[in-house]
Amino acid sequence: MDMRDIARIAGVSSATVSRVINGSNSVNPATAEKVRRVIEETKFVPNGSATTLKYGRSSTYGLIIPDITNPFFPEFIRSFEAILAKNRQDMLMATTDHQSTNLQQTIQRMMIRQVDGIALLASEIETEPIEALLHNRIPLVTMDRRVVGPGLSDISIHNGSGMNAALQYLHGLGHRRIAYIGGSPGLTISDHRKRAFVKAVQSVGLPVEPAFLRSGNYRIRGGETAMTEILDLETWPTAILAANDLTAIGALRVLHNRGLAVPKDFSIIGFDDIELTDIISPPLTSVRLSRQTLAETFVTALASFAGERHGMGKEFSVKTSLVVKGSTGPARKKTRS
Amino acid sequence: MDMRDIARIAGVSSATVSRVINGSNSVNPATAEKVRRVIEETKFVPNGSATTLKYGRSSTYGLIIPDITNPFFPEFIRSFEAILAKNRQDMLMATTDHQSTNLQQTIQRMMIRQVDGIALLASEIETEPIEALLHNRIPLVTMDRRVVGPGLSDISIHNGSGMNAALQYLHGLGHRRIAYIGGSPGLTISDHRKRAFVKAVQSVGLPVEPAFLRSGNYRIRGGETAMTEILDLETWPTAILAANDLTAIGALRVLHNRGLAVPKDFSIIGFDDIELTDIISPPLTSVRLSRQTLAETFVTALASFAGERHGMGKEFSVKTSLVVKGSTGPARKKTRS
DNA sequence: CTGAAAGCGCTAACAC
DNA sequence: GTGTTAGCGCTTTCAG
Repeated sequence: MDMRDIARIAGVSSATVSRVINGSNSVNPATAEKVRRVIEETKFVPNGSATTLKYGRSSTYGLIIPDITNPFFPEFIRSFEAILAKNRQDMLMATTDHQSTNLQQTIQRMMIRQVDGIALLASEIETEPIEALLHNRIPLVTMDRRVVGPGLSDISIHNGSGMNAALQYLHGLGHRRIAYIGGSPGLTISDHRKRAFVKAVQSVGLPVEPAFLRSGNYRIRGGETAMTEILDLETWPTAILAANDLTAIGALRVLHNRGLAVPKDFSIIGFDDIELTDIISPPLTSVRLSRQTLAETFVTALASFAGERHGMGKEFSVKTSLVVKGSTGPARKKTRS
Repeated sequence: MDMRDIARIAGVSSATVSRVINGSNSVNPATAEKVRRVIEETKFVPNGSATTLKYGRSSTYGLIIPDITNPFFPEFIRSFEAILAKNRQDMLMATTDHQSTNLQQTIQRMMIRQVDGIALLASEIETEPIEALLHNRIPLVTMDRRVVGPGLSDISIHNGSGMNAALQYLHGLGHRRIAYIGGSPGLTISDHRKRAFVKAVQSVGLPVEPAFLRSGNYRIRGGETAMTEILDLETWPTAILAANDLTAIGALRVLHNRGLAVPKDFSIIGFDDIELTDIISPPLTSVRLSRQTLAETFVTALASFAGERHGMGKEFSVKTSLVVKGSTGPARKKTRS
């Protein structure tokens, strides 16, 4: 069943059917109505691959994320997909699970499918697959990589805004020893976030204690390990800031198990403000990174290549902000609990 | 850049290029090598829409889920996508957010993209979009709908296996008053699960107390509401079984807030055994429904239509099993706590 | 306002 | 072992 069949039944040409389907206004309303009725009756659905072949555009975008079990990503995906759906665009989704071979193949598959662009939230990015993309004029938008170029935009997370607010808030509560549990070492996004923390600490006039700068892996387990190490220190911090909420939750679990109270003994602040932060106890104070805003920015960035796929990319930015909940309070007085 | 360009550079015809790319063995190895080198040098990627147009098959499957923020689904998606990727197939994903207009449009879009089949995990399914699918010979695999037909398979969740184990286990711990917090009323999947509970209760020789059969909505909030209602009853149950883990977590939260202890005052059992059950306290005993197995079954079911898209569908089945963790223990003695 | 026809890039007969 | 070619279904000039 194709447009010619519809045309035959409706007694018109396939060109007219095409015009009706695409809402051309240069079709006689009566003719259009007749065609529409035939489409309805036959439940005809046009073949998108023909359109894609003809046009060179698929109205499909690729989305690549590192780890769908981190709740940040589902919340992002939902927004991203909703925006695309509104524009009658589709999403080809893939997970790298932190493996670069997967990334390579995934990008290849997406290129074959003629995606109109790729949103890449993964962090472990090698240059080779990216070059293949840009060479084939597939726009790419990355996160917090701080590199732009022809067909390549980036969305930087403005960690500073939320991080500064968090440190001012903690400082105001009397906290003077504040530790940080970062993300996976080596990823640019981890570096940026850590640097923002260090700057924020300095901006409230506190020293940066190297022993208080730990690394995690953006997962609960990493937060647990780092928190355990922190509790082995001679002098404890009074507050902990984590590179994401899962890390903070891991820290929280260790404190719970040791019989330490939050926020009485320790204040904890997460990052991202995922929904999970509201259902744990106490609800986690967190630096919010809006998934909705981030998704909108990604779509905007991708769409800006619609006219000229190889046009010069831009640096976009998304703000963060502090959301105070139950895991933070006045600093305890004692060096240890 | 297309196959003819590659052909020209390599000094062969486009048919040969096609053969090389598709691994035909009737190509002179030296020629093949030459072609491969040109492909490498030019970073050539074939245009999949042409192949799809030619073949009528896209190697792409649609996945439709109701709510990506329920952690069950990301875990499922990860497995589903990994299996497809291994077969060099792609996934077009969409969320309905429980809205049937979304479902209608989503299915339409997927049909346009020439998907080779759709995995539909949403529950609020109307017949109209399904008819359009089957009319256009797009295979459909549903979950726990218990309806099959030409081009239509179903995967039923064998709730009984896990549910019976759960009840025998609770009964063995001395529980005699066991409540159930179901899913959203009206969905077939909710009905099946509730019925499995009732049967399991009867099979251990206990009466079914109507006041102990409540409804939720598969979310934390629904579990909270239902648990609150249960605590308003004259006589309390000693154990609660929930239709999914989020519901159980909601119940747990209410008990926590009321100062009631789990498992001392109440035993709680969830359903699905999502990863979240291990990070809450106490870890939630749950009836496990393996996402990996479910995903494998979906792919198998879809693949079985590969030869004949309109062949007769089958009823598949996935088992459930009890996973005992920390939220269950001996029944308390008192009627109320 | 409508139709005829070329061509998007690939594959699979079929011919050599 | 390799090339030629028709055609998948759609859109879009160009004619009328």
